[in-house]
Amino acid sequence: MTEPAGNNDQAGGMRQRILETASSLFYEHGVRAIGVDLVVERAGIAKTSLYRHFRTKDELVAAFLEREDAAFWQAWDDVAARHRDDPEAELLAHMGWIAERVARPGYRGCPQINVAAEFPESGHPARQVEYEHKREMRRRIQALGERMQMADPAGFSASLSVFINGAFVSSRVLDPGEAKPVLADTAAALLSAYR
Amino acid sequence: MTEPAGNNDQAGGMRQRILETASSLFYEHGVRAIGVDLVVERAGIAKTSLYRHFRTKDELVAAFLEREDAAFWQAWDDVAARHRDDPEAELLAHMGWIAERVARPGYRGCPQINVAAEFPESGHPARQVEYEHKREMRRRIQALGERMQMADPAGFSASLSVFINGAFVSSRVLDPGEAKPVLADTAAALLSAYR
DNA sequence: AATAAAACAAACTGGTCTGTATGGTGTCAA
DNA sequence: TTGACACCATACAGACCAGTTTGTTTTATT
Repeated sequence: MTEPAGNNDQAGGMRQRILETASSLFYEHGVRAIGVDLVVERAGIAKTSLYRHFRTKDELVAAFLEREDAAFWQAWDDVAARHRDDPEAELLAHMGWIAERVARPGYRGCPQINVAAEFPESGHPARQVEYEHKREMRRRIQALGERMQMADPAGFSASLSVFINGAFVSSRVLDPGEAKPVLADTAAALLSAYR
Repeated sequence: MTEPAGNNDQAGGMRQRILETASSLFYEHGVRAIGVDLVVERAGIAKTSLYRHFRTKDELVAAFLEREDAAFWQAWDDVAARHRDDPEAELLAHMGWIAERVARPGYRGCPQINVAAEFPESGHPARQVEYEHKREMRRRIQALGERMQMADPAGFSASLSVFINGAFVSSRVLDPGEAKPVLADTAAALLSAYR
């Protein structure tokens, strides 16, 4: 089986290097604040190389969100794997690592929400990624509610996923040690209300 | 008493006209997407006039958030005035108008949160406005919790204001009729949990 | 060794951005 | 009437933007 492109190993590494550099710059400073020239310089590559792997900057932004999406669900799955048989414990564990994450020093909010704020046009390629990411959150929490045999798992999921989105954007107004108890207490309150 | 500036009446109207035009453009398309030239054109004024009333674009952005802040608390106070003697009814009424607002067709999220996403540098003049706005939300909800003689009004306020911020950024992932029951039910759940 | 893909550097296109400078017009007050 | 000031229109400075073009060098496969 001959490879379609000349050098797959290096080519994949190149794409990933560009994406990693762009991702950290985009996340830290915002997408519109970072020009492709800076990405090129910081990645130590030629501009032509960037545009071979990504048709436009908008596609690079969408790839950034896809990367963040994958990393987020990876973290989620890692925690879920430690609570295979107890959906309530799993849910509380999720609140724990999310609280820990939003309280971290360099935390700058949810990349999906930030990009959505920067690009109001719903036709932007990154907006589709953001939409699916948020939908997936609702689906996963609803599945947990179903496994807990709640009467209204959809309502529970809507409420809790809205709250989690709130945690992502409220980190600056929450005092450092506050995130953890607030997330835990609210989850407990919603659990008992929707039980 | 001589007026410090030549023509106060017109000058105030001019500033407000610029600010109104800029506000709707900023809110609809994002701040970084709107150049001062476009604001000038749409306001039907000269660029020199804009820069006489606002030192820089950043100050115009801060004024935009101050305007939105004032309008938001005006709406809040209007509702509060109709429930002077019943803090629980007032709180549920707030959930009502907020739900109605985020479900409106042209709703693009909370301007404070959107600007915060566009300008990560915490030194930006608009970020101070955003910070105070979010703090004020916590203060007001805590005051309601205190009037309800809750044991932990600060915890209640933290939880509910995080949730409200979540509602602001989740409007796109909520189905049209969903916002109202989700906000009402969650508020009820938190009320009974923190009672 | 030959071929092809992919990387490099650097200039360039055509446009946008914030902010300033210039000069002219209308209005109000001393 | 004279001066101060707000306003207008236009042009400009200097930087940055996304994306293309050109031509050379590296790298990998055949």
